[in-house]
Amino acid sequence: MAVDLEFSPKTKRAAGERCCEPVVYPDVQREQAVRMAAVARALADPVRVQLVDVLRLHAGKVCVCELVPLFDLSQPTVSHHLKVLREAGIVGSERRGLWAYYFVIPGVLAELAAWLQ
Amino acid sequence: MAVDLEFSPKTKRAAGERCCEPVVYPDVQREQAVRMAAVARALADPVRVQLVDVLRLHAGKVCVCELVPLFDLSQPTVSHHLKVLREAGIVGSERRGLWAYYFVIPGVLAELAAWLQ
DNA sequence: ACTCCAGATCGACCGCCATCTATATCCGAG
DNA sequence: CTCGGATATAGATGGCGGTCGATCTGGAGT
Repeated sequence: MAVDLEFSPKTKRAAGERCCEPVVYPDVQREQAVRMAAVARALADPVRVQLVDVLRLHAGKVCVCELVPLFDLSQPTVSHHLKVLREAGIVGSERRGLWAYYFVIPGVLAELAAWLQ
Repeated sequence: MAVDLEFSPKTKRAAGERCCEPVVYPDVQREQAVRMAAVARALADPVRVQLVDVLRLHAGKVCVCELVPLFDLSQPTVSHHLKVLREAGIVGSERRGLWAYYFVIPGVLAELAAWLQ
């Protein structure tokens, strides 16, 4: 990304004749944008937003068997959404006996939250 | 969503023998989750994150001809990303003569930002 | 050891998304 | 009114994502 650029190639406009202000650049760099986009993608589904919401309210105390009936979805689908959140680093899981408990990992959402402000 | 549920059907566990705390519910309702997920989906691409970032830094002063060379993408692709952001309500556009200027609509990101906190 | 159950994984299906090239639209200049 | 340049749209294509049913895994209780 972030190419050479002078101004639009094939343009006969001379320097100073730009359509707008001097050249602009993003403040966030490519890598940071990639990280934040990954977190945003993980939250790009209403089910996952609600999952994160539930887990934030009951951190470490919710097992999957209680999450599944909250949605009109099959158990494998809910499990899939939890996996997406886990792979994005947003939640973690712990197995206690038969059951699996999920919790929000604090701080992973922070970068995106800070940038959005 | 938010089904009846007693506890897991087919389970012989009696009341009180739940695997965890009493039934939990998300705090954000379905509609709110859908809205926030839509915003998140619009931000689920590094290019769009950087576009929003540039526009926030130079609100109303950036024309498309200046955005395109920031990325290794064709002009139609950048135009497509801007359209996605526009349809999500995150940015607006104004045509001045030959050029189109984009700007961030303040407040649309606010709901998501507030929830993330 | 056998069985049952919670949860994860697999494979398939289908729709959506990012990207490109080609083309259309729109506007200002001459 | 025609020409050229700046954006937008259209159409095609390849890949990713959400969902399901079926199956695998592993811990508990008998």
